[in-house]
Order: sequence, then C-alpha cells, then structure tokens
Amino acid sequence: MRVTQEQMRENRRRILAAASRLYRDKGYDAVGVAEVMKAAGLTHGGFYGHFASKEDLMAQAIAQAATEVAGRGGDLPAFVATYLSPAHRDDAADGCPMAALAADVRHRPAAARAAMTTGIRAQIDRLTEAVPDAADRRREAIGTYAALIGALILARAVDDPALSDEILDETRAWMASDA
Amino acid sequence: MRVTQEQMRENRRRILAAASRLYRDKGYDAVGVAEVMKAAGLTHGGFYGHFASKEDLMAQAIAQAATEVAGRGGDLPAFVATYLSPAHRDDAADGCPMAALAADVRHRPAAARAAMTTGIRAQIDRLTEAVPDAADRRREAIGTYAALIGALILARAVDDPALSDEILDETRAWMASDA
DNA sequence: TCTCAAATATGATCGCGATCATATGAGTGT
DNA sequence: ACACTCATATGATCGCGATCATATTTGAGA
Repeated sequence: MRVTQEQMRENRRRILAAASRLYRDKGYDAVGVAEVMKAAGLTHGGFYGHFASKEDLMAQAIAQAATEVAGRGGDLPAFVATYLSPAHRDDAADGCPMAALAADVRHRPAAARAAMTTGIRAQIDRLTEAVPDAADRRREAIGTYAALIGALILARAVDDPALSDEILDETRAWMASDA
Repeated sequence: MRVTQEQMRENRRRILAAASRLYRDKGYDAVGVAEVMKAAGLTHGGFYGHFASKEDLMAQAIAQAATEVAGRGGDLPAFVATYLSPAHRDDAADGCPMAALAADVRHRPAAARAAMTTGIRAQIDRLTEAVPDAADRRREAIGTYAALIGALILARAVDDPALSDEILDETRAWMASDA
C-alpha cells in the first residue's frame, strides 16, 4: 500500500519521534526495530525503506532529539529548576537526551557519537549565552551542564526516593550558593 | 574437572573482576556470558555454578566494583584532578563504575540498582568526609560528585578531543573557583 | 485513464547469546 | 585407597531480534 509523499515524510517523523522516546525511556539495546515501528503505527517491514540500519536510526534519533530540546534554556535559574525537578527525573522519555543517552553513545558507532557531540556543543553554547556573568561564561556553562547531567543520572540510578530527591535538591542548592 | 575450594573462590573472583572490567569498558548488553568467562580463563558452561543469571552477575559485579573503588577519595583536590584526568576518561575499564554504569542501571532489575545505590551512597559519604568546610559539607559533596560524573560522561561521549579536554579542564576549574 | 514505481505489510531467514543437559575428572572425607 | 560429590567443559536448545524477500496496494506522472 503506497502512501502520499507527505504521508511518508510524516511516517518517517513518527518513527524518529517514537525511537527517540523509546530509547530515552528504555535504552537503545532494549528497544527493537519492531517495537519502534509499532509505536509509530507501522509494521516492521518498511523500516529499511527509511533507515539503513538500527544504528542509523539511533544516530538520526539523537540528532533530532538534540534539535528538539534545543529550544530550552533561556532563563538559567528556571532551566536548572526544571532540569533537576522530580518530574524530569521521572519522565526520561520526554527529557534531556544527553542525560539519557550520553553514557550509552560511547559504545555506538561514529555517526551516533557525532550527533551527540553536536547536541552537546549546542547545549553548551546555549547555556553560555544564558549565563549572566561576563567573564568565564563558558566555564560556568560547562560546569553547570556537567553538574546537571551528573545529578540527573545519579538521581535516576538510585532506588531510594529520599536519596534521589536529596541529590536533585542539594545539587541545585550547591550550584546556587557559589557561582 | 573439579578444583580446590580455594581455586573455586578464586575463579569466582576472576569472573567478577572480568565482568566488572568488561561492563565498564563495553557496556552491559555488549558483553556476553561466554566473553566474561573466557576473560576469566574459563569456559561458559560453569557460569551458572557461580551465578544465578547474567543479571545476578551484574548486580554482584557492581557491588564489588563499588567496594574496590571505595578506597579512593582521601585528598579532595587530588581526587578531583585524577577523576577528571584524560587518563581516567580513556580508561573506563578501570575507572569509576558509577560514571560507566549509573545511567545503564536504570534499566536493570532491582538487585543491580540496589548495589549501585549502596555504592553511590558510600561515595557521597566518603566525599563528605573529604570536604574541608564544616557547614554544608554533604551538600558540597553531592554537588561535587554530580559535577564529576557528569563531566566524565560528557567527556567520554564527545568525539572531538579538544571539546572533551575542555569539558574536563573547565569543569575542574569551575569547581575550584567557587566552593 | 493507465502504467509503473514506490511504500508498506507479511512472512521468512539467520546468527547470536542466555540457559540448560550431560560428561569428565579431580578434590574430599572416610 | 575408595567412593562420591562437585566444579568445570562440551555440546545442545531456544527464543529473540535485525535484516531481507516477496506480495500488495495505491500515489504519481503521462
């Protein structure tokens, strides 16, 4: 059953969006091609009409996710508060793709790492602009970004809710105190 | 071919050590039971005499790795410098198990998460003792730990060596400047 | 309208890896 | 020494998932 060219582009978008969400939620290895296609409302067969391989899909999914999230970050304190919120911790599927996938991309082929690098660089640049300070803005941005991602990953790894909350709250307070 | 009880305990240790290294280096999913056993100098068959499942192995490997690394952290500035060094970034197999596996453990069963939680808690406690400041020592420790892990993960994810070095260096400088 | 090619669906294939079954042979207690 | 148990080795099994082959239907261009 052939579909409109626009429908096909829409399908491709759906696949990417579904993959991006599923990868962030469950991890790259835990998500199969069939599951992604099903989540996109299609069957597994047509996958290779859109992507060369599963790894190709991941690279493009990262690239897209990095672009999507790119909009955030205007007001720095608000961004930090949102980033380190329990809501963000508990909803990885719609959350920061770097926090969810940066550690994993180390084991993926070059294309995925390149997409991740682009996203990280863009986020650092965006944070740099959001930092009020004039001197050492970029340094502040990089340190802040590292602390954000580290805290979110730790808060998600821990199985004790109290400790998890503490990591989020204390990291936020720590960043606010100095600077 | 039966072996000495001590030999068996030694084999078990070898398996755990090999698994810990391999998981940190290549990721949990990328490492099979056979590969672990081979790295330990054994064949795949005897695996289930030592562990109930691959997941059981991971949980115990994390627990052991967390204990091993527990010794580090006496002098805080030195620890930070070592942690954020290119050498640590480039040798994940012998590096911090949290930086390598914390993001992954989110997708693993309860036992693995529990072991990770214990390790994280221990590390936070250790850092708390290493912080000179009297007030807000724990806060400082948590924020520092988050920044360390986040920076290492970012530095490992990026495929541009210059950016990777910059992340390590600037995060270190950032942490030194305030505090 | 009439082809024709393209997009998707259905249904193999194929290898890999976790787990299990059986064999082997050497520690262990008597 | 002897029987016996246990740790390991060898060799299935079994399911899952990436990838590919074929069929089907319908947009798109003439």
